[in-house]
Parts: sequence; structure tokens; C-alpha cells
Amino acid sequence: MTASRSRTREDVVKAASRLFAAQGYHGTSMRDLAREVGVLGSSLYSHIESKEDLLVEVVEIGAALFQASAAKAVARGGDGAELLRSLVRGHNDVVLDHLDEARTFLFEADALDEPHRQRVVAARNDYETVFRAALETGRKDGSFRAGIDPKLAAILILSMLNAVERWYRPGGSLSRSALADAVVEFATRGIGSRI
Amino acid sequence: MTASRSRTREDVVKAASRLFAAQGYHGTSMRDLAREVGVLGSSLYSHIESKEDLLVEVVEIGAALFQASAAKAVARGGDGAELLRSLVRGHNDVVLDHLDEARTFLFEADALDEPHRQRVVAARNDYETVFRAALETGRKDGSFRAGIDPKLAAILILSMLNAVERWYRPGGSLSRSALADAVVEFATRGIGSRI
DNA sequence: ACCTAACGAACGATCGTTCGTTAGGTGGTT
DNA sequence: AACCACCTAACGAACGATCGTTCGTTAGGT
Repeated sequence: MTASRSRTREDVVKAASRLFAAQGYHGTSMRDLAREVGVLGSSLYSHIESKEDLLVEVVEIGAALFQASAAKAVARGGDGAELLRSLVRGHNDVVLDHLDEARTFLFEADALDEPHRQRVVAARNDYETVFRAALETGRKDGSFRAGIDPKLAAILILSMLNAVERWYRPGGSLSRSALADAVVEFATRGIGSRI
Repeated sequence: MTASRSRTREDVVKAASRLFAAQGYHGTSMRDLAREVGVLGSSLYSHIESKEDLLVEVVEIGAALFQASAAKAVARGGDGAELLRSLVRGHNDVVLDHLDEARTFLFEADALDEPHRQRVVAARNDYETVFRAALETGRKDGSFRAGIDPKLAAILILSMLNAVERWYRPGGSLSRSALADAVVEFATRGIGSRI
């Protein structure tokens, strides 16, 4: 049935996510990928069109995950502070639950051809805009200081979040929930000026 | 005269920095590199041992730049807050003045063989330790809140700094100095709780 | 009997690298 | 000044390996 075929295709895409995330797109050969799936290189082409097609698919999965996370946070509502907290938790969940797709989306888009790369840039801009809007909301409703620059703050917060996968190891002393809380607290209070 | 006109090893290393930073190690061929230098592929081997040797060299240059920056900040002295400011300014200067080497050091170390990769990991740990020590100092001298986690804060601050090259464009509305100030202010005050 | 995933050989292109050769410049000796 | 020995950077062909991909064939499930 079509179900078994599409499941196999999903296996290939999932394996590609893993290898692209671990070794990079250019560092992964189709024979590497085939070995990961448990098949010979040529057999992959029963399921996919081309290597670049695979990258497009993985990157789009990553983009959709972040987009869905942002949409869910917005739908949940709340003031600026609550919105920011939702966004941070959602982002962390995406990174930790879908590490390979997130990594590929965040760091391998340069390997795409120009039109596809532009779509990734646009998706990231849209996502960043949601963060910026949350910060603007919070600035107005009193959640945050009046002096903040929402655009810059959004970039800095996302910089911290996107780097989480580089150092966070699940099962350590810091739980996933505590991680999100720590990022939010750092973003809102910083390290300084004990009152 | 021969020194300035003849292509030296440094020219090759510099070109490699540019391409490794722009396209990644695996995305750069020796013929790509040769074209960048203005020579045929085989001619590169008058100057270097191997492609991986080149990566090692570029990465070590990057490591040395960050290490020197940290040493300079420490030598300058001051309390925790002043030390952190020095470290942030120094880091930004390294990234903006030596973008290619910094990028390669930060993001291409995975392509190294295991022993060399370990040395990069160690260098990054040492560098992070300087940041952590500055935060611990500041926690004791009253520059920062008592409740902060220096290890986590160091990671988060470095996450922001390492991402600067992904979005900052010199010549824009944000000067280099203002950028460093903004990062320091974000790190110390955050966005929240107007008191 | 049909469908299809997987095989395995093979394609041309490109990979990193080697090697014998060449051109051009330098220094030393006459 | 003229010679020669020497050095070095670059060339260009070629190496074996591997790249992404194609294709005719085969095995197994429905």
C-alpha cells in the first residue's frame, strides 16, 4: 500500500535529517545515507528525487516545526511576558524534540540553491517577527522596560535559543523546563543590578 | 620584492579562511581554493601539506585570536562588570576584524579529525572559563546579582556573541561600539522589570 | 500476474593528491 | 658583465577514490 511506501520514504528523510545534522549536507554522501537506512546507494532513488530534494524536505520540516510552535504560542495569548515565555518554551521543545530537523533548518540552509535558501531566510524572518512583536507588546503592557529595542532583543534571545543544541544535554542536572525558565529569567532580569 | 609578489603560504591560508567560512570545509574544493588564490590546484601543494592541514591552521589562528583577546581583557583588570565588558568588546572585535578565522574556528571544527577537534573543544572550554570566572568575580564584588549561575550565564552570553556574525552588518545603524554596549546592557539588565 | 523496493554494475564528473617538468629569479664565481 | 648552479612556484597531466545518479534486472509480497 501507499502507507508502506510513504513510511519508507519517511525513513530516508529521517535518516537524512540525522546525517545532515551530524555531518552537514556536504559532509554526507548518498552512500553514507544509504548505509544509515540499511540499503545500497542506488536504492534511495526509489524514494527520493535527488540529494538536494532531501535537504529541501528536511529544511521545510524544520521550518514548519518552528512556525507551528510560534503559532501555538500566539494562540495561547497572554501579555508580553507570558507570550515570551510561551515562545521560549516552544522553541526549546522544538530543538530538543526534533534536534536533527532543527539543526538542519538553522545551519544547513546555505547549501540550498538560491530560491530555496531565500524561502528559509523568509521563514526565519517571519519567526523572528513573532518574537519581536511579543517584545513590543510587553513593552507596551508593562511587562518589560520601556527602553528596550525589540528588534535587537529578539535577535539576542534567539541567538541564545539557537545555541542551546550546542551545549544542552538532556538527562543532566538541568531539566528541560528549568532550561526554558533560566533563559527567560536571564532575558528578563539579566545578571546584574541587585535591587 | 619577492616577498610581496610571490604567493606565500599566508595567502593560501587567508584564502582558505575565506572559503571555509563562506562555504564550509566540505563545501570547498582544492580547485575552488586554487581559483581564489589565482593558481592551479596542484600548485597549492608547493605551500601546504594537505587540505586538512589547512583547516587545522585556520582553526588554530581563530583559537589564538580568542585566547589573546581573553588574556588582554584579564590583564586590563577591573571588577566583574568591567571585566565582562572587556571580554565582550574583545570578542566582538575578534569576530568583526577576523570574521573568516572566527567563523571557521567556531563552526567548522567538526570537520577536523578527533585529536584536533578535541584541542578546539579544549580551547573553547578555556575561553568559556574566563567568562565564567569574570561572572563569579562579579557575583562576589557586587557587580551582579547573587543568584546568578555563572556557568549558565557564561554560556548564554557566549551564545549571543557567537551569533553576532550571523546578523550584524558593519556600516549599518548600529556601530561596533554600540553593539558591544547593547550586548552588555542586555546581559546585565535584561529586558524586564523596570524598577 | 502484477507491483515495487532493492540490487549491482556502470556512467561521467569531480574529489584530493602526486609527479615530472618548466619558467624565472637569485647568488656566486669568473 | 657574463656565466652557471641552484631554488622555488607554478604548470598540466594523471592517479585512484569517491561523488550523485541511471538503469536493467531481480526477489518478494499482494
